[in-house]
Amino acid sequence: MGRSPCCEKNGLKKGPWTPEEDQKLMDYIQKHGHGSWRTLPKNAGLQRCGKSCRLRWTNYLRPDIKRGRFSFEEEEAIIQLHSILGNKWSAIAARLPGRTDNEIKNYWNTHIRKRLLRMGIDPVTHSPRLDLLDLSSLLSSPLYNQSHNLNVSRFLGLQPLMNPELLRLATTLLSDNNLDLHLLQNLQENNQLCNSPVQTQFPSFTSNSLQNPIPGIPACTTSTDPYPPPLLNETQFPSNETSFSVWQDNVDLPCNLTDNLIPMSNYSYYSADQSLANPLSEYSNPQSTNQNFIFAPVLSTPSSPSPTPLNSSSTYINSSTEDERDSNCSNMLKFELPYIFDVNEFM
DNA sequence: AAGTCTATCAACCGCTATTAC
DNA sequence: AGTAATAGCGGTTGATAGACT
Repeated sequence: MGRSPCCEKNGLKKGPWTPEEDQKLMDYIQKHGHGSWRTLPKNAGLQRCGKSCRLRWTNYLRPDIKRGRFSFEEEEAIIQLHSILGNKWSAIAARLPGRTDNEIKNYWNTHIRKRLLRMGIDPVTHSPRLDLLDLSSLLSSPLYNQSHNLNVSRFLGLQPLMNPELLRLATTLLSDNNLDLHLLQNLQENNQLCNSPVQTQFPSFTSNSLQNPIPGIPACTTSTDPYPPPLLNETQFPSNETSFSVWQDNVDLPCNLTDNLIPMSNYSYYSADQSLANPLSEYSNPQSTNQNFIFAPVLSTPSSPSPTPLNSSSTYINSSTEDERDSNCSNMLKFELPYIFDVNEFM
């Protein structure tokens, strides 16, 4: 393994390709195929490394590459695929004919990611951002003052919306008797708070609503069962421990997995847990990754009244401004995976 | 008109996965 | 089975064009 020797500094040219170089590369590949990328530059008369040639060919010169602005259908597909695959750009590109992984990656980083952030959506988890919540007002509330043995997630009723890291931070801070509210206020000030669409788009819900968020949808279950058992009700929660061990250790699937699901609309769920939102992510704990479970909530549900097909053009008008795309984007996030996405392909 | 800022995207870097021996 | 070569991937950088002051 290790680095490819072709990347060594051996006088090979770097930087932008000239039309002459492009022509040489295209001519050679059309005649001989690319064969071994390592030997190609020498055979083609190019002062480039094989890696550079491969990149130029796959990202720019390949005849089947579609150039130009991404359509709404493509953008919709990217968002949907990214919610399942994470930053697996090549896997996403494989499902968008004519688009390269590099192009999709660039488009994501320069357009879609920014738009999601503006909407208060975490582009990594595709869930609302905790940093839009007001921590200091939370801490000054009477509920907090009643008990220091606070189960923060229960208190908030917002566990499904939370970033585990921030939950952990909040737990640590709240469990500290010397808690400095100023510290939290500073934390909050650094969190770019804004008027969030989250409140209306993703209303918080109680454990009761989570217990059976959609009639007819079975509750979740552990990794050995297709669905987990019903959630504990309020009185069943351990009184003097937080539920954050689920996030911290994450050795087994949380028993209350429905906490990780956000109903994104009246017919689909969304995972708030990064490891669930991005099941193929290398960061997800393999032990906690039950493939059957992970995709079940993300996929179409029986209660779905009107699936939105990937290629549907009726969903969005052909607007072109960023604001219009923002608006359309919020709809995209309420997606339901169309049947043409066979999730087994991603496994 | 000139300078500065911002957005875009082609290309590179460094790493892992796969293949060949 | 072990090692080296190669292919491929994802993150990042830097050049450049266009917008803005």
